[in-house]
Amino acid sequence: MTKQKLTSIKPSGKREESFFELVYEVARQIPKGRVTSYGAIAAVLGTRLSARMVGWAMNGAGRARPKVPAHRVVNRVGLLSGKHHFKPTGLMEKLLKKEGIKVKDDKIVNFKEVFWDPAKELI
DNA sequence: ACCATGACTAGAA
DNA sequence: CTTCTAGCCATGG
Repeated sequence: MTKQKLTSIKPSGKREESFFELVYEVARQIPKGRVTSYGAIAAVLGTRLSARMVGWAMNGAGRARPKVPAHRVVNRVGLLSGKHHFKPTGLMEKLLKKEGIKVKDDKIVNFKEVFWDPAKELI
């Protein structure tokens, strides 16, 4: 973006029930102290291989209302791949630790234990 | 319409 | 174990 587009808050600028809203809705269901992966969310939406779009959708999570716990979404190995996209760098890790999730070297230690699969838990 | 990019993932070498 | 390749599809130039 060469200049800021105040007119379009959303990535597409279209309706709110777009692909992004679906991602936000699933992300909002993540229980406190749990995390999930982009691929897991994508799988629930029907396209497991479109995990990239989930990440891209998270790009707009900051301006989504109500708030979306994007910090609870990491990649498949529990690495905080999106930590650099948070306002204060390190906020993501800080929030996770605050919820009882152990993070070491930008990676979730007990990832398997805190992993939350929306396809099985949400239903 | 075409091309490049991206907070990803699975499989192959 | 690491590194590479291909697939995915919305968005922007």
